[in-house]
Amino acid sequence: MDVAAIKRSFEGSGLRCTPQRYAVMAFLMDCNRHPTAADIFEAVNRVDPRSSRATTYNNLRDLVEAGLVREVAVEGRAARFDAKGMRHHHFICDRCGNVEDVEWYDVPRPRSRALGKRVLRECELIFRGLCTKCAGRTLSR
Amino acid sequence: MDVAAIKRSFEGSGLRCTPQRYAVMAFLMDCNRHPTAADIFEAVNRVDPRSSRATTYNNLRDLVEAGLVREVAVEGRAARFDAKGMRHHHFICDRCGNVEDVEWYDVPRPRSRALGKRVLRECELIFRGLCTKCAGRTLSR
DNA sequence: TGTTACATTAGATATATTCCAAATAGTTCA
DNA sequence: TGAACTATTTGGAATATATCTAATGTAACA
Repeated sequence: MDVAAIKRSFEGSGLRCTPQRYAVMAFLMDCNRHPTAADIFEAVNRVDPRSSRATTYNNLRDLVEAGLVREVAVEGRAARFDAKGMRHHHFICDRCGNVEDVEWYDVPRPRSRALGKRVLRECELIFRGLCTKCAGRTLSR
Repeated sequence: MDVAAIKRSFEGSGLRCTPQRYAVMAFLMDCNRHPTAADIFEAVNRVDPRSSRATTYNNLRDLVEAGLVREVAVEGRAARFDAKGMRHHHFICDRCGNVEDVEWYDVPRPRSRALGKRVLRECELIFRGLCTKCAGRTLSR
């Protein structure tokens, strides 16, 4: 995990590198799951309590706005976050709500006529179904 | 708006056709926006108050489970719903959170190796950026 | 016609997130 | 350096969204 790289990415976005903000980013970067804000809050404070709930949310908002972190909304559950490292798509489990990465591949864009005057920032592909764990559990009933 | 068609689709899913459930479905079907649960609750009760908040949520859940209605989660805002009529993709505005339909086109599925043992139910393509209204507003500053 | 499963209700409760106003820390530059 | 400015953090209150509960009502059908 590259301390300097995180600092640089913060500076590039006009964000100060505070201990709290750094902790959120560092946790997201070496976390291969897709934690909720509550997970992140807990993880950051596990070693030495030093970030409030509001700050965790503030920093997540800042990082999402800066384009360093992605937020994934899940129906009826808390939002999930991940550091935007390698590009990837998402798989969301119908049953347990877990979010998993799916290998990236290019998605054809819509015809420009279909978008009209809208300004397109990004395309996101979401797969839905049962994750490996839940699929196994369903079969065994 | 076809009363019999709605009744049939309910029966096909083992759902009773109650006045409250029917009202939710009918509203969604002739509504070209993507209302929130609160919008739906209000609309159903506008003429003659006759559905509680809990019932509205219950019915939305049932209809989503039956595959008749789609739920779209939006970051930091209430979920949106739409009747599954013609297939379409979704455009979500970064600024105002509105959800709009985008003309359907086929999306290539991931390689089966990338999915492993997961069971794929559907692929969903989400576009993000600024809607026509918000794009205009941004330029005029 | 009585039993059972399905639905509805109002209000309480749970969960997730944002707001607020005061305190703190970092930056700038005279 | 240090005054002035700006960004950040903080705990707790407030809000928004969604679900649960327990009582009651309604339809289906054996």
